[in-house]
Amino acid sequence: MAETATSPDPGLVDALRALSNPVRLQLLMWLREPERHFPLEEAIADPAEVGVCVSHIQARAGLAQSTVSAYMAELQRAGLVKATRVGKWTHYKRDEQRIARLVATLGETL
Amino acid sequence: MAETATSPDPGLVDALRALSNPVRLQLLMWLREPERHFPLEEAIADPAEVGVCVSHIQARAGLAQSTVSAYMAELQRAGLVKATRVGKWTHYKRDEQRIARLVATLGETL
DNA sequence: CCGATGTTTCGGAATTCTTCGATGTGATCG
DNA sequence: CGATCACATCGAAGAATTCCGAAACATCGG
Repeated sequence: MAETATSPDPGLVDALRALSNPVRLQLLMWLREPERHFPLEEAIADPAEVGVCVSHIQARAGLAQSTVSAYMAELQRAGLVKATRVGKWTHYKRDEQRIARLVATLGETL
Repeated sequence: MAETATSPDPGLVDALRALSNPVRLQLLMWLREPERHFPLEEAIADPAEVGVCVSHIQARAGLAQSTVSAYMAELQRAGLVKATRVGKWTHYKRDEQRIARLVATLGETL
């Protein structure tokens, strides 16, 4: 059922809105290969495992810490990244499943 | 060359920004099956051929005519639709190639 | 040429976004 | 505990978006 699409899925719109900002899009793209875009030497934990901490993302982005923090929270609300706290560091990692599902949904409904 | 992505493709951001609005996203989705979402009887030309005119889109959307016109122009600038004027009616049709390429790009770079 | 119709463009009001600095919170170390 | 570090949240200023009605533009019919 529900074959007559009435209005766009809110989750889809949220994701698109999160991605519509060049900085946030860039952050998500950097996280595709963390070891490529962030200093591996300074990593407190395996990037592939837990992700990259806010400080490193902030240093790369060149924006205020509060801005980067808010952006990562927004990407998380949109379901594009997952957060893990390791000590005092919050690490953000891509949610590849959700991202893949988003692209698939776009291919089908868009 | 150019294998190290520095900043997101502006065209990609433009498309995502155009799609980040629920109304514009809806308009593009309606245009997937024009004959399904717009009155075929009143069509001045084959929807599959030239698309749907602004009046019909406006009636379905329930927004001011100037708003719908501006939204369609925005979708066109983002490369998601193509416009064709038939008499006094401007018809908008999806640019399926560009849309498919956008989804493919998202799958690869996002 | 006139008037009507479809569309675009302009100007503006309300809202949201972007980004910052300041402040708050939680964890660590001495 | 107290200081400090990493991060989150708050409050605010400026910019952009959303949406409208009015006016301008284009096209057709008479």
